Amino acid sequence: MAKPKLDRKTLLRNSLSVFKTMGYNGTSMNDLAKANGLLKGSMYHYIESKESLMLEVLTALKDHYVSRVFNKAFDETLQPYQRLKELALRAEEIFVFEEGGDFLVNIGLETKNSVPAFTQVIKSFFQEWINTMKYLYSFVLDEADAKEKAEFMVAEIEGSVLMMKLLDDVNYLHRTNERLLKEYKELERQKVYK
Amino acid sequence: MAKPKLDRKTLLRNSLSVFKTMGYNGTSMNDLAKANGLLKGSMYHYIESKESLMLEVLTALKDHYVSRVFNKAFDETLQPYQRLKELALRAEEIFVFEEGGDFLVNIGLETKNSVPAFTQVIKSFFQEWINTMKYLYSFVLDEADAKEKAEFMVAEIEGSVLMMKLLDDVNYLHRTNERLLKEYKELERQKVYK
DNA sequence: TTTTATGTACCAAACGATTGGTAGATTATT
DNA sequence: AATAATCTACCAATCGTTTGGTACATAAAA
Repeated sequence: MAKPKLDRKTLLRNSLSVFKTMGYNGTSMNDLAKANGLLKGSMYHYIESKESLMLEVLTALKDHYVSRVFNKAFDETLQPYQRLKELALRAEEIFVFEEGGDFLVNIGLETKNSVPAFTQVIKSFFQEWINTMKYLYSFVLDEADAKEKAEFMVAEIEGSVLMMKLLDDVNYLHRTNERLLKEYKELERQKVYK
Repeated sequence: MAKPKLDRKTLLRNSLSVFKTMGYNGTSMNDLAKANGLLKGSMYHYIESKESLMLEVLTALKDHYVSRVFNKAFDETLQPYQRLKELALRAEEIFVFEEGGDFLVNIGLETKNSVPAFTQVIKSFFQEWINTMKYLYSFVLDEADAKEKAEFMVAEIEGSVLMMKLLDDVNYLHRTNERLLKEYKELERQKVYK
């Protein structure tokens, strides 16, 4: 058996970086092959199709967020506020430096009417995120308010990331995070005084 | 035939509706021709290239928003709060029913690294929107705060539209608008008591 | 230990289909 | 007859995918 040039993780990471800058339809198999140091045809030793590759990339990314980022919200060694802070910090890293956070949104919008399989994964990512935030807000708000707050918090962060990208203003997300953290602290204070 | 089948406006509207559902790279000249009741070759009687067509669509859309929607903010026959309300209402119509509002975002993200000409138009749309909002907030906030508020308001609305689309939840934007309007009223009240 | 067999990894080339775009003939209107 | 709009036919290039064949590392057989 010949040694493979690539392990699965490298393949996915290389492919992600291409998809990220060119989008789904904008990326050709040739582009992907080049990024992986292969010829176009050889790619099909690793994958079944372009679509299945993208689906795997999306799924891996989603799973990564859920298990490595969102899980911070349930770390009982920390106070709720500290957990939120950790999450915000990680989000900033992801969106600003790794530039990988809005990827799911971009692809979701681009392929909404053409590849339902993508939409499903992306949708579940946001549901997970919202649920995570809802849990954290449940410490300072009642059920219904926590849900609403969580939904808008995610929308707000996504909106900030979006404007950050479109207007090339890196500070957008940071300021949003600061605002959300301050607000949370205020909610905690109100809760205590009740 | 001396008479063209299409006037410019119809051409742009038909093309927009295709670009909207399939994106830029996902739309072929054949798709565009079909939507306009023409064969592919005939399209080139109207346009120079696919890219120039899209650019015209984007520009027309942007100009429409600026002259027909954003200008409400400067309608001196109305109180500032009423102007904001008008804007919010129009925004809801546009984003929910015409489904045309997030188009600029979608295309902006899809082509960010490949077609700079698009990016420029889209960027200027958001700058105009932010400036419009900044003007309205300047009635109840000082210069710096108005600017910040305007930036986040636009991000918030865009985020809501985004989540609305990705999660198929039509209420998102409406609730965001209600929240923003209530907040504005509160800011007005605070201003008066100062 | 050497030989043989097997399966993996990859390349080079080509597949049919589709891409954005062009040229020239045809049609309809003035 | 002149003009403008449209169709038909085609181009070169690229698309995602499949092919036939080769290099090579391992496993089994001698």
